[in-house]
Amino acid sequence: MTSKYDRIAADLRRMIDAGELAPGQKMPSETVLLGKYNVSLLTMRRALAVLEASGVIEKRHGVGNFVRKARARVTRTTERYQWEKDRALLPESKRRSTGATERDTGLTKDDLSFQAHYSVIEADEELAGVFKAPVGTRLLKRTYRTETGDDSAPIALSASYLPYEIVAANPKLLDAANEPWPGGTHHQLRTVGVEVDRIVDEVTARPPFPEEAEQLGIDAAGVSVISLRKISIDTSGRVVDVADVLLSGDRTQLVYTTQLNRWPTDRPSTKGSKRK
Amino acid sequence: MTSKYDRIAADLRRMIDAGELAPGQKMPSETVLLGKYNVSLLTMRRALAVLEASGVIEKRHGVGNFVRKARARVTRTTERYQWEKDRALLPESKRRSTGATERDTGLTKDDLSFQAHYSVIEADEELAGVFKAPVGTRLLKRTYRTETGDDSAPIALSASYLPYEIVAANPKLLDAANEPWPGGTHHQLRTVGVEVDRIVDEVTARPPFPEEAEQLGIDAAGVSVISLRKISIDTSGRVVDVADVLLSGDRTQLVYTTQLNRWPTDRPSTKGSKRK
DNA sequence: GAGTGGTCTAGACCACTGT
DNA sequence: CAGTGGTCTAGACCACTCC
Repeated sequence: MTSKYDRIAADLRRMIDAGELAPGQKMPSETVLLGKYNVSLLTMRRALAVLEASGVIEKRHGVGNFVRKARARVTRTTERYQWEKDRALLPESKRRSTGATERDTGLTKDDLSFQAHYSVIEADEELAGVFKAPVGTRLLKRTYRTETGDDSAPIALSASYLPYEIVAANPKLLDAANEPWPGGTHHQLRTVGVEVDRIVDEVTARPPFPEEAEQLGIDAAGVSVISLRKISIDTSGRVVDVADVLLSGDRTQLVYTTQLNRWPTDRPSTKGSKRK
Repeated sequence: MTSKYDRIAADLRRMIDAGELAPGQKMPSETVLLGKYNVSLLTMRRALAVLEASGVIEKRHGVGNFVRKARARVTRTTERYQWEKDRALLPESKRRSTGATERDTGLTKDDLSFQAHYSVIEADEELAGVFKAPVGTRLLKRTYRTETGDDSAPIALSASYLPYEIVAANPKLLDAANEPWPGGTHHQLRTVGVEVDRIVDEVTARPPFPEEAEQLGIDAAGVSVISLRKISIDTSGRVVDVADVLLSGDRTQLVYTTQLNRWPTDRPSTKGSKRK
């Protein structure tokens, strides 16, 4: 036996899927629905809460409940990484022109606002493990917040950790006032003789913490975040950067391309130990 | 001004973070907490609902509320793809031994149960777009459900679409009774002369639909799913397989490694248009 | 059967948004 | 100010789990 609110939620959902309630459209007020389904206010609100939690509707205090529109997704591709690396070799004027975020969003630099904050911390157990360094190793922590100008909803929150001993060789790297640095992290590392060889992305998904939801501008509930840990490894095998990036799940799509090695060509393709 | 239930939720969360309530531990009963905070039952339950939605606690009807333990994550790496491809060249006995899921989980084949279902469908607009084929193109749809023997919670739900015209060349590929096919999809495609050149993964995150939550064995709320679309492209540039994989967010970690091209070595690494 | 969480009601009052 | 959603109470009754 399912509960009343579940049945009501399912019914409303069906109506939405069937297009009887279109995306962006305002739903009947709660008091109206309450009468239609003959339930108490709380039960009605519970049904709506279910829909909100699954991201189907959006509640706006004092205004109404609305069928949620799919939000435009920003695609973040792997090619971005090679592009970022190559950019570090360009002359400053070109490096200065655009960064990786602009490239992914298609927006120009003026459309984006950017905040950076630097501090020096000591590695806790978890970070030390990633860097394969002792606990307490000094790290330069940089936090960023990238947001689009018009939407005001941040695209990503991120924190990057660099081994202090490596970056301290260039004092300019320790000052947040030099952000956004033309040419990005690859160029920054280049000034201290570091070349990134490969990047490992670890991707997980989870519900956001309250503060995260707020910072990412996720007003409505029912949204997940993608937690991306990006680990940069240099040509000598050292971990030179660990970046934790938090992306709004319904606004982001990650794209990874894996190139596979070719099979040896010495035999025809139809073969195998079965049949024939 | 925050609400009572928000403050209570924050307080309980603090206690959990501080370790006053340990993971796996049973929380005080709702009636006890209700007295401690001097609120009505509904308010207390709302506070707990907040924690449940953020995945902090787990409610068990008739038993109690429990602090949630972090679930062990299964890591799914990109190297898997190359490994899967190479496996298609092995003799049948070796192909038969293990599949990719076993490799990722470290479990043996006997620990896993496996269900496959085949059908022929016509491409809708969305799938047709991915295949760059006309709407209505016939596709072989294969749905899979992989679960661990002991846990009974499925690891992944997936659906794979193959162009019917390509796979029909080998009638054995049209019969689900041949699953699990030794050597996997790469070997299946090999029997019809197809070699996969690269794989594009599109990753998004969202709250699960009710049925999905049930099928993935997500009893508690407060979990996200990772939606992964894996597109296989063959050596001639055709899309030969589109697989939609649904992974439980708190049990999965995706790992992607991106190898970067080296910078030209004709110049010393410390340089750039700035300083020195 | 005792103890726990799950559903539901009726009604009061507050807070936000728009005109 | 009217209309909307947000919070909260007190209390009833049901459903599940375990002893």
